[in-house]
Amino acid sequence: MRKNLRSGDVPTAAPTEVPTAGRILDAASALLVAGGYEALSMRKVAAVVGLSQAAIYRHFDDKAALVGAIVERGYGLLRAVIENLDDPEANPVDLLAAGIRGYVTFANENSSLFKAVLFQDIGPSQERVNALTPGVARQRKTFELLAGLIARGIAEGFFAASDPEITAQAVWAAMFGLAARTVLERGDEAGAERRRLVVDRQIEIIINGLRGSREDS
Amino acid sequence: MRKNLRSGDVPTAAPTEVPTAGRILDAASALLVAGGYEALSMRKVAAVVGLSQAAIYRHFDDKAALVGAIVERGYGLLRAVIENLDDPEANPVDLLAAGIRGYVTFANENSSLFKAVLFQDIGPSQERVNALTPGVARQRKTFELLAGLIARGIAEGFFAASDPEITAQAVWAAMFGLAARTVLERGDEAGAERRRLVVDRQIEIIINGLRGSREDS
DNA sequence: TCGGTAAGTTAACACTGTTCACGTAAACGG
DNA sequence: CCGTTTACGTGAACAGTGTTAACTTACCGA
Repeated sequence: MRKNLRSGDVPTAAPTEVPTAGRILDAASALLVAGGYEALSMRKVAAVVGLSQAAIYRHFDDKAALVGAIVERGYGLLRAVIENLDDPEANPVDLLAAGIRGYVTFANENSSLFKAVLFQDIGPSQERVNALTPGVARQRKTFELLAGLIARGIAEGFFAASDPEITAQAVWAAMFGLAARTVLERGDEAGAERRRLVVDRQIEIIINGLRGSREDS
Repeated sequence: MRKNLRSGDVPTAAPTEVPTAGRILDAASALLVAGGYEALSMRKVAAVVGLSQAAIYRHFDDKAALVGAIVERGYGLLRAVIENLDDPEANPVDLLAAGIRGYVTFANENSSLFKAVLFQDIGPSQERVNALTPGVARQRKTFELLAGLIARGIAEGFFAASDPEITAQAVWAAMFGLAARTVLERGDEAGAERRRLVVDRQIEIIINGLRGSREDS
């Protein structure tokens, strides 16, 4: 029962000064981006911020909690990228395509962050997974944006009828997999063009798939 | 330049006796399945097998190499599950649906193994990723099964024309994402039924999407 | 003024992956 | 037959890791 300061929510600080928790988060984030999860060590973070190792634990329960906070913040960034999915004027089909493309691009530009999202579910032992995964509150909001878009697409006749929540989850999974593969396989510079083709193709498949069953059974 | 005994290939042993490398692999695999990547420690492996810690390094370069061997073996198991995609009699559409379902089921039944596949690309530092990822030779074979199936589906008029390799990659990514999400989100027992629905829906979307563009543009 | 509490410290515990120097014991070539 | 090489195993150590306990400050409200 240490603290529940998992998200970036600082109790006492002058508004202009950067609070300690924020500085820790910045340093940890930088380390994570630079060298991945294993390069992020509590001691290094402490050294960068100028504190002793144990001080970190006054602000974050765990290494897992620290990574969780970084990821949470990452979802905030993602949301900013995805936010224009809300536009009720634009064509849902175009919006969806742009959204998927934006998601994949974001994952590639913030690849270490994205890997941390994966890692968060993998690194710590099984019990912790359940505690953390729903803890990423902003993910839910981002997801709801997608679900809303799909619901609208169905309502306006662009997509075939279906449960929007279920369909959104299926699309989200496909999108996620696409991002994961492009991030993980990035390395062979030659494959960059082919990866673009794969992204285009998957967007095509998804949109065609949502359009509907043509004379099914 | 220690050794290049990354895959399970033992030089000198009587055929009936279980070779040391194999026993190490078994013990490591069990630890990985039981408690995830972090629970797999070289010392524990050594203790289970009955060797000293350093002895492990006579058989595997690294922890990464050890995990790599486990993953390689996992792809062998997966291949056995997927192998009937080859059947040239069956309907490609049905085969594809069965394949996706089989993949997801496999991932859920061997979730720790599947997580290790993810982890392999995430855990070690960046440089190692490129060295390891293509090292998983069996993955390529499994993928080619899928690509072949899609090519046949196109040739027989079940799917719209497209580059089978690119399309297969897109489908693979979607499938991968689906498996990853169902594995990672597993924990709320209540969601089990909904996850099944999501799997069904994604199969529907993919197959509809492959069927083709209905009067596009 | 007196607590309580947030935030920091040092020191330690119990681990981790990995390497080094060393010892065998078997296998192979001359 | 002898010598050398090679595979396999050992104990000890190095340099880290996450995490905790006990202790010291400093502030803030009653």
